Formats: sequence, C-alpha cells, structure tokens
Amino acid sequence: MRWSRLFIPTLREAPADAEVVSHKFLLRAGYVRQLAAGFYCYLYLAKRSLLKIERIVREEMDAIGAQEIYTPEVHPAELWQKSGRWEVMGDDLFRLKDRWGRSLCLGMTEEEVMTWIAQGELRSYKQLPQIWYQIQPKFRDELRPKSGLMRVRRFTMKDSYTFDIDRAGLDAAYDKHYGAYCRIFNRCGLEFLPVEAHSGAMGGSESHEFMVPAEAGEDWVIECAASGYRASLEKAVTRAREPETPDPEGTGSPEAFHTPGRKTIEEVAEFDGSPATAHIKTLVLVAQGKPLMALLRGDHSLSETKLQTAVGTDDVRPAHAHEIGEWLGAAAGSLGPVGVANMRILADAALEGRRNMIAGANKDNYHLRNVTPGRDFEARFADIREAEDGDTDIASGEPVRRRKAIEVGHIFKLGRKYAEALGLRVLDKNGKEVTPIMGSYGIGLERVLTGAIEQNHDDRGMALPVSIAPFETVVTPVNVKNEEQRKAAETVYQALRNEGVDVLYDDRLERAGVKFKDAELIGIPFRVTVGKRIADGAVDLSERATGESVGVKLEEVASVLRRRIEAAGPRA
RNA sequence: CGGGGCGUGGCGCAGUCCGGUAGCGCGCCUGCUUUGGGAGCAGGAAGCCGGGGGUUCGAAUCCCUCCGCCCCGACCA
Repeated sequence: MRWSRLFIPTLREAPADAEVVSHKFLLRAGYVRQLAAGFYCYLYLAKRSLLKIERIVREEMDAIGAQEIYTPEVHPAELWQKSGRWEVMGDDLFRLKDRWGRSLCLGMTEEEVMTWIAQGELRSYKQLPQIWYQIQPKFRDELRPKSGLMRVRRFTMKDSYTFDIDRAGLDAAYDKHYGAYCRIFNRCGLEFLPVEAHSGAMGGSESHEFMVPAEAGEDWVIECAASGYRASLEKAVTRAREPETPDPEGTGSPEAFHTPGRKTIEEVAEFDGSPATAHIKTLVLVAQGKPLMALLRGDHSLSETKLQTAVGTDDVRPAHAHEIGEWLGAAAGSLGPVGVANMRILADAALEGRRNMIAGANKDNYHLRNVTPGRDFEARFADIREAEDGDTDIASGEPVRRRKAIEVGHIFKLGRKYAEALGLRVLDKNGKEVTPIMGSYGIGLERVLTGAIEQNHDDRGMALPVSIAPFETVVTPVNVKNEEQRKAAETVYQALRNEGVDVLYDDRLERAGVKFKDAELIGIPFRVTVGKRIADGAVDLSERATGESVGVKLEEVASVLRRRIEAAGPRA
C-alpha cells in the first residue's frame, strides 16, 4: 500500500486523556479514535492488526476441529432469564426493548444462545463432541471503562463452546483449547502465563486464565520461576514468610494489657515492640446473614475469593460497626477470638501451630498477650490469605513473584449449568436421556493487541511482533524528489510484493526524519531505507525492535527480508 | 455511585482568581528554499471558549443547571 493514499493520522503529542502506554500509542499512531467512553473506532492500522490476530485465532481454532459459526449480537431476554443471568449480570448487561416492548440484551458471552442451538438440534451422543466458535463483538456496560482498549464496553471476542457426552470428553476439549491458546499467543508474539484461575463460588470446576505480564494490567499473577508454579492471585496457594521472631516460650494464659488509642496492628505493634507477625488480625464479616470471624496473621491480607470458597458462598460482606459492637462488645481495633462463642471462627492456615500471639481483647483499648490458637479459642483453619511477594512456593520452597498482568484469554469447564437450564438432552448409547457437559473459552482480541504493545514498545512508539503488525515492512525512500531513489524504492516495493511480503510504501513527500519517526511510532517491524547508498546499489534494512541496521544489495533485499520475516515464526 | 480532575481551532496548552476586541507551540493550506532523524522563511485558513439559563452596559472569565471525558475507589471475563 502507498502511504500517501492511506489515512494514518499520527499525532506528535498524545491526547491528555491517555494514561497507559498502549492507549497513548494507539492514539498517537493513528490506530484508534475514541467515540465515547469505552467505545472505540478502529482505523486502518488497528483493523489490519486485529484482522491478523483474528486470522491466527481462526487457524488455530480450525486446527482443533472447531467450527466457526455466527450468532446475533442481540438476544431475547427469555434465554437469559432461563439461565438466571438476566438477574445475575445486573447493570453490566446492556438491555434494550424493541418496538413491541419486548426485552432484549446485547450479548456479553453466548452460552445461552449456543446452548439454545444445541438444545434444538442435538439428539444423540453420536453427534458429540461438538466445538463451535465465533469471532464477534461483545458488549459489557462496564462500570468504569479505562486504559484505552484494555477495558471497554464493546470488544471483539473469540468465544467457543464445547458439548461432550461425559467428563472425559470435556477434559479432552479443554486440553485442546489449552493447547490452541498457547499456540495462538505464541504466534502473536506475546509473553504469557497460563494460570490456574478461580472458578467461582458456585460449583465451577477447572479454569485457566491466560495472562500477559504488563504494568498496565489489572490482574495479578503469582509466579515461581524455579518450579514453574503460576496462579492468579485469587487462587494462588503459597507458603507464608516465616514470622520475624519466634513465638515466645511459655504456657501462660491470655493476659490483657492496656493499649490506649492503638487500633491498627501497626500501632499496637509499635506500642509494645512486637512484630506484626506476632499479631492476630481479626475481621468480622457477615456470610449469608450470619456473623463470621476471620483471623489472619497481622501482616497478611484477606483474600475475599478464598474466603468465599472456604465458606461456600459469595454472599459475604464486612460487618457494620454497630453489628460488631453488638456481637463483640468492642469496636474494630480491639477485636479478637478469645471467648467468642456467638459466631463461626475461620483462621488462616498461617496461624496454625502458632503460640502466644497478640490479639484484641474485645474490650476497647485492650489487647491480649499469650493467645494460642487451638488452646485459647477454637477455629477452623483454611487458606484465606492473599499470596504476596516474599512467600515461597509450596513445591520448591523457592520465592514467588507477584506480577501485574492483562487477562487475554480464559478457558472454563462449565459443567451442565446451561444445558440443564435450557433443557439440552441427548440419548446415550443405552437409549437413556443424558445432559451433555459443556465448556466455554474466550479470547479478547483487542487485549492481545494491547498486551503486545505493552510488552513491545520504547519511547518512540510500538515495536509490534511481525505476525500481528499492520504491515511487515515499510519501504522508505529518503527523498522522493530524487528520481534515482524514487525509482529504486518503487522497485524494492514491487519486489517485496512479489515475494509475498506485506509491505507499506512510504511514498509521501515528507522529509526523511518525519517518515522515520512515523514508521517507528506505528511499529512496523522492518524498514528498508532507500537513500544515497543506492548509488552503490545498496539499501539499508533495519529492525524496529532492536534498532539494528544492515546494508543489503538492492536485488537481494526482498529475499533477505522474506527469510527474516519467516524466521520470526508463522505469519497470520 | 463516593472522591479528585478536566472540557478554549486537529493535538498540546495559556488566558478564568481580579469580567473589557480569544492567544501560544505543533499540525493544516499556498509559495520559495531545503532533503538520511519530527527543516527555514513568507503569506494564509481554521474557534457559538461543552450545552442551556442567569447576573451585567459587557461573560471563556461570576452564579445556577445539565452533559461529556479522564483518574482513584467500590465492582468485574
């Protein structure tokens, strides 16, 4: 394509609204323009890149036997009412009414519709397994769209759904997707981590998220480089750092001491010279209407999702101040488990075996010394702690690292929830009606692009992987008014096209500096510069990511470049 | 929804306190010069100062109100 005829509105300065790197560059490089909060127009370059990502996704999905279909983005409310998600999704679901007053919604995922199709058509186990997928816009009325294409209200999702007769079939479908996702993200040039994910308080089974480590990410992953252990923060199980000082010896019973005005662990610890690790942090919650006490080591944080899993419900909220006073006779800041009989007590596993700790006395401005779990109070132990830097891996004993990441994909063993809700049944080989078991799997295409930019950029712009860059190379004549250079550039352009290279020809009547800056901004992986050296029959071939540049003979540049592009891996 | 910030040519900003002819840099258009890292000179176009209402002789500026956008929080594939 000839740049002079394209619409690539680059900006010297980033619009003030953009904060994260990928957002700034997407705007500056003329990839996108924002229509409204969470809604973006994809201009030529973004669309080209997204199409390449889409092609990679399609190839890998087809390769595992998935069949591409397409369903409407608008769904009748009844389907969502049947699955229960009409209520569950609350304000996240875009809802609308048609002219007859019928309720509709915009699809955020398609479990209902896919299951509806299956329910209407699948009759026999012989028709299973099935893998159906599509690539289409999804809508979520996000509370707070942000960070450019990271969190938006309309995005492109590859979503697939599998139907199997039994657990083993689902496992196989899941494994196929796991493999396909790894190949997809590898081909897109991303550094990614598949992590075990939390599968929800209500009975989901296995689930993995595909995380792209990046500063702009909104999720956290825990990773142990030594053992290869990795999990989402919600799910990660690690060994806590040892307490700073050993627990005091002795078998003394709990003994109150005055802690005037000291409420936080930090304040009490400083007051009596003890480390935070010697304290018991006491939280009062309400689970399904009933009070619940959660205990943690003083320096640890509660993981809400782990707590939900431990108590078997996601209906958990912090207790109000008046409830705490009523139940325990003291205010937050002086709470503890000793003598508490009117609520369940759940203690984090890191408290098990500890002795002579410090806890609140349930009397304002007093704490207790010599509190020993199991002796001075009864509690159920469970892992309810959020993993953190400084923890060690259970298996290897090596340290773990906590990293920010972007979730680009999620695979999920759904079970029979939707099949049951929508009445999907087939006959098994014994002629008996059974409910197929489902899986669902998603990839956010814009997040693949965003992640690639976050991972591959410098202060001058993007440096996209060759597989998903809008063009593989750019041919830049330094001076188009110089007839020799212009002709040579034209020759190179045609030669590259003949070689099957996806090439952008910067034939604009601009000075060299402007063209170089633009090419670097928009992130084209290779550049062929046609300048003065053409007098010796040579051009320069430079690589965006490394900045390396080599002289190449004019007649060889096409084949050299093709080899270098192929060396970068399979293309879209 | 709670907290914070911002809406002024395409982009970045000043002007707003303290009312008095709307400015700067970049970009854009024309011409000449220049041409391997965002050129120089000259000339030019482009703004209901987010919308509505009010105060005033006079409002970008003061008051009321609505809208939009960004950030933090709660929430969430």
